[in-house]
Amino acid sequence: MGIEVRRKRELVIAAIEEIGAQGSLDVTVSKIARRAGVSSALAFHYFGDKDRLFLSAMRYVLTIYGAEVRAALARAEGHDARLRALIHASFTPSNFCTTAIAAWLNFYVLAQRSPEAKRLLRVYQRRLHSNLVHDLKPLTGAEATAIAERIGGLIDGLYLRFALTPAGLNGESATALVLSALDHEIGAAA
Amino acid sequence: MGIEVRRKRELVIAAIEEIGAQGSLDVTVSKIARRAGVSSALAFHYFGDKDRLFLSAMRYVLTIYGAEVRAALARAEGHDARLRALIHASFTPSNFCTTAIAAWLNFYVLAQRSPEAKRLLRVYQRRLHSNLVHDLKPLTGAEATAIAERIGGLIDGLYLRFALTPAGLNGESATALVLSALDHEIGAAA
DNA sequence: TTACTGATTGACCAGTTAATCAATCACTGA
DNA sequence: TCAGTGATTGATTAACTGGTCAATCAGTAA
Repeated sequence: MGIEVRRKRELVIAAIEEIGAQGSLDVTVSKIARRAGVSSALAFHYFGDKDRLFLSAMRYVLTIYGAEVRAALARAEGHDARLRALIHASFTPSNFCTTAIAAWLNFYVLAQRSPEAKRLLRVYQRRLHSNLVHDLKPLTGAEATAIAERIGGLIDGLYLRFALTPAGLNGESATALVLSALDHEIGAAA
Repeated sequence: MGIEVRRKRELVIAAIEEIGAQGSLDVTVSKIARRAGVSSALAFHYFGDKDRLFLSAMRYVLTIYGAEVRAALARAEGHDARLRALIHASFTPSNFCTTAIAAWLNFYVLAQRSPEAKRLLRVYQRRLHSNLVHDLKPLTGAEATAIAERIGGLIDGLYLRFALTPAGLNGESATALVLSALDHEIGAAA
């Protein structure tokens, strides 16, 4: 009987949508539950309290992103192709859309008061960094770490900018932008 | 009698500090007022409602930043020096500190529901962009716009990362990081 | 049938908070 | 002195919200 996991997933998705729609963590459990088609009491029954619902929503988003990245990397052959695949996967529609990004932004706010949220975001950052370094090192040697820092920072910055201007910035242009930066960095290191 | 402007400034600063301390916009007017040493009613007397107090706080932060940038640019001679000064000014302690950055992050959240907040942040982004392009163009020609996009994005990204890990990233290292990226971009365009 | 378990909810509560308002207080100009 | 004005506040309210709980419902194993 997978009713529990189904309800949980529905609530988590509703939470993400509600945060995205409202653009804020200042959403009520009742609104989330109503969006999921259940009562607020059920949300408490499954998650205990509001914060744990939020954290589950974060894990969900990060899991989606992680799966996307892993799949893209598995498909790519060679360091250069893997780097491009990694960057491309970071701006896939399922992640790089208004709802997900508005939620993403608010997870950074959540991380200001929730150590677990902070930990989760750090895991994301570290994984991105190590992925970049792994394929950068054979191409650029000692510079790899510094370059990864800059490329990773740029990716995060584009996420932030998308939160402000969804129009005028789509997945393709963002990908192209980061790829240019990568080319210049690799060129300079060669 | 500049009591009004003084009280307003005190309240605005208290708001920034409170947002920074709490790491969220979910702060009460009473707490802000108490931090400023007045009653909450006075905050409503001067600002009308909570959002207008927030917007004034935003304008204050952006004004400080703008003044810092203008002063740095006035001191610099030559395009290269001006670019370095601009980047350096972006990571000055008065802007690049936990309180200011936590507030900054939350202004992005505010922008999700307040058109005026969105407008203010866009003004900041456009000004940064045009400042970069202005001194990039003589050095890199047609590439200037694209490079400015990447450098601007990187700066924003470092702000976001600082919001997550204040330790392990200070003004100097952030400045150095962006300057390296700038060097590589200019080198590639030459 | 019967007993049991998990899913689900409506009603409720206690606490919080934005905003209001009538009432002082301090000062100034006439 | 006196009237007028803006600064300031304590008290209050109306609305909202996280969380609890007792009760019901649906399914299932014995």
